[in-house]
Amino acid sequence: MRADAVANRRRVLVAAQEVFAEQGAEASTEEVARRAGVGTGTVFRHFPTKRDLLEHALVAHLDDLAEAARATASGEDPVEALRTLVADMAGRAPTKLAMAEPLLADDGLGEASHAAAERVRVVVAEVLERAQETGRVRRDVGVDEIHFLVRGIAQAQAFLPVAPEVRRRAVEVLLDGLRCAPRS
Amino acid sequence: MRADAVANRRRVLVAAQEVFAEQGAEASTEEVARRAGVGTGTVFRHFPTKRDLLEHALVAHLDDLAEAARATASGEDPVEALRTLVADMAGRAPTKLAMAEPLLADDGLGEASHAAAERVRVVVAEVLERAQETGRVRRDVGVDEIHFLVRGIAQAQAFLPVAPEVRRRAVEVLLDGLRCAPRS
DNA sequence: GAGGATGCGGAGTGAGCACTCCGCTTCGGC
DNA sequence: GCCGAAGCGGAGTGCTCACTCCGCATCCTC
Repeated sequence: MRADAVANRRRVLVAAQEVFAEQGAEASTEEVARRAGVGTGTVFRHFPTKRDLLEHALVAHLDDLAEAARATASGEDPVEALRTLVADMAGRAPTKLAMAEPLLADDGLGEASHAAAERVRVVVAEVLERAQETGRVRRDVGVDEIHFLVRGIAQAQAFLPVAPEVRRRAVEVLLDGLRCAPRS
Repeated sequence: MRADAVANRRRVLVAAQEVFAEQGAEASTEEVARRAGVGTGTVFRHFPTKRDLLEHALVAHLDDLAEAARATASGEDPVEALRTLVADMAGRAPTKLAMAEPLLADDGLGEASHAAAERVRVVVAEVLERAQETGRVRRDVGVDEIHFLVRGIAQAQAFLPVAPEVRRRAVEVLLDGLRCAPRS
C-alpha cells in the first residue's frame, strides 16, 4: 500500500468519526470526504459501502473507549471506578449509538464491531466484579444490565436536551439502584 | 368539510401511527397512503408536510397514553400505580420516540405536541406525588427524572433487542433506585 | 337530479443520496 | 530522472423520497 493511501485512509476514518458524532449517521459521505480533504472516490475506494465506513469508525471509537476504561480500572477503588466508568460511557454512548444504530437496523454489527465491543465488555466486567466483591454493589446485576442502563441514559439525552440537574439526579437514581441490596 | 374528507383524514392518521410505529419515521409517505387506502395527494392535502403528519400522529399517540394513564391513576395504590405507569410508558415509548425524534431534530416539537405531552405529564406528576406521600418513594425526584429514565429504558431496547430477564432486572434497579432514600 | 364546489389519485418534478468510472496525478523501485 | 503501477478527484448515474399539479370523480345543495 502506498504511503499516501495509508495516510488518506486514516484521515477519512478520523473525519468519519467527527462527522457522524456531530451530524449522526445520516450525514452524507460527501461531507466526510470534504472534512478529510479528499474526493468521494477516495472514501469509497477505502470503504466500499457506507456500512463499511460506519463499521470501521465504530471500531475505532470502541477501541478508544476500551483504552479509557482500562485506565480508569487500574488504581481506583472499584466502586468509584465503576461510577466513573458509568459516567464516561454515558457520555460517549450517543456518539457510539449514532454509528451503531444503522448497522443494527441492517443485518446487525459485523465481526470487527463485535470483537471491539467485547474488548470493552471485558474491562467493565472486571470492574463490576471487583466492585461487587466489596459488598457495596448488588450481586444480581451483570455487565448486560449495566450496558442496558447506560445506553438508556445516553439515548435519553440524545434527543431532548435535558437540564443537567435532571440528568444528574437520574444517574444518581440508577447508581443508588445498583448499590441497594435487592428488595423483595 | 365534506364527509368523505373527514373519514379519509382519520384513516390517514391511523395508518400513519401504524406505519411509523412499525417502520420508524423514515417510512415513506407513500406507504402511509397505501395503508390508508388513499393516494399520496390526499395525504399531502390533509398534512402539507411530513413534519405535519408526524406531529398529528404523535399527538394522537400521546392522547391515547394520557387516557391509559388516567385509568391507571384512579383506584390503585399509588406506588403500584407508579410502577404500572412506568412499565406502560416504557412499553409505548419506542413508538412515541420514533415519531418525536425527527421533530426534535428539526426545530423541536410544535405547540400541539407540547400540549399533549403536558396532559401526560400532569397525570404522571399526580401519581408520583401521591406515591411520595406514602413515604415509600424518594422525594428528590420529579416527573422530569421519571420521564428521562423511562425514555432511556425504552430507547435502550429499541435497537439491541435485549433478553427479557436483563430488561426486567434493569427496570428493577431503576425502581429500587426510586424507592431508596437517597444516600450520601 | 343537476350543477358547482370540494376532494381525489397518481404521474410528474426536483433534490439529495450512495456508489461508479475513468482520465489524470503522484508515488516509488530501478 | 523514468516509467509503470497505484491512487486520486469529481462529474456522472440511477434510485428514493417529499411534494406538486391537474383532469376527473364524488358529494352536497337546491
